[in-house]
Amino acid sequence: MSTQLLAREGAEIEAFTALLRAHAATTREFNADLVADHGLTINDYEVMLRLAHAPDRRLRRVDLAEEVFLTPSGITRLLAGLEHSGWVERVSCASDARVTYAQLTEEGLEKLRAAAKSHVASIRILFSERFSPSELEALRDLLQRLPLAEGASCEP
Amino acid sequence: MSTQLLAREGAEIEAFTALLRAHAATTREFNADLVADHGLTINDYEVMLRLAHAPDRRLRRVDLAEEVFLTPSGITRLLAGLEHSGWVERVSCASDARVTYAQLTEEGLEKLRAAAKSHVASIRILFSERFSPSELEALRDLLQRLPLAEGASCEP
DNA sequence: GAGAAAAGATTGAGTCGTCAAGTATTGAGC
DNA sequence: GCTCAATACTTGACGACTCAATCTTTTCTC
Repeated sequence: MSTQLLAREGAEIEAFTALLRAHAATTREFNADLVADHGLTINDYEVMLRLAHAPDRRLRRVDLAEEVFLTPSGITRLLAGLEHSGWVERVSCASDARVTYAQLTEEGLEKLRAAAKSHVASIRILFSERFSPSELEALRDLLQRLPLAEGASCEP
Repeated sequence: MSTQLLAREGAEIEAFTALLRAHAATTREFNADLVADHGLTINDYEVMLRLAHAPDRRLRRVDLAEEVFLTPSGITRLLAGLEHSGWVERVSCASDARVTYAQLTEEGLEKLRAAAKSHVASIRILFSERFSPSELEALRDLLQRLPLAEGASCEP
């Protein structure tokens, strides 16, 4: 009891610490692979994936930012790279001159497909080595509760 | 079936995506608070916490790096900041001139205590709002399986 | 015990993302 | 229909971290 200078215990803190470490470990690994094999960061990949699943393969930049938990300026800079490579195009909006869509190009979709192949396989291996199907589900469900309600804080 | 251009499904991928989002959301929040209230990043905090719990409140820089999942150069730079602020001191090792310890100063310990107060409270609130004690334990146990065996890959 | 490999740590260059401030456009109130 | 706040986005300055290269010291091998 006296050796403990500072409270580290507490299930909440332990869970959060585990989250930090799990993220650092997995992200570092996957990101390195993705960069080495395809020249994409994890965030590049996640952004392109969101676009691929969106109607017309395009999304407003703000919405994209929210989905991948980046700031608006972060999205601007990330997209600048993808636009430069030709994976994503800027499309202006007819009804609102303020918004610019980010649209995945055909080349971008091909790129994403190629990257997904190895990336998805790596994830599958790492996770299925460590968890049973039901544990996987439990982990996902628990983690999905964490993000703080997006854009919906109080509406009476 | 035809609307799905790319496989997103798969419990492994969903779990990993949830991990990314959970980390981004919580980290952003806690880090902002910590920086605003105490001028420390989450990593600063985690490093000081590890030191506080280590024998003599000191650790080799390599070991520290491993614990918080930073590269050696990352640790050098992070510690440079803490040394500059006086929270951490460099201590050279008598038996091996290559190693330098990072040692938490008395001021550093005080600083850490002050920061812990609000930081720990924030974490507790966020997590206990969302999880029961048994869920918290489950989450921690699942997450702790993820970091890829540290330094122990193959020893016959 | 001399030379080669390994281990601890730092540095330079570059990337990625943040915050704060700024521009432009839209829409609501009077 | 004019002002004023809110929204969408960009930019400049900066911070945190990475990789690759380097330096020093230790340890292994013969």
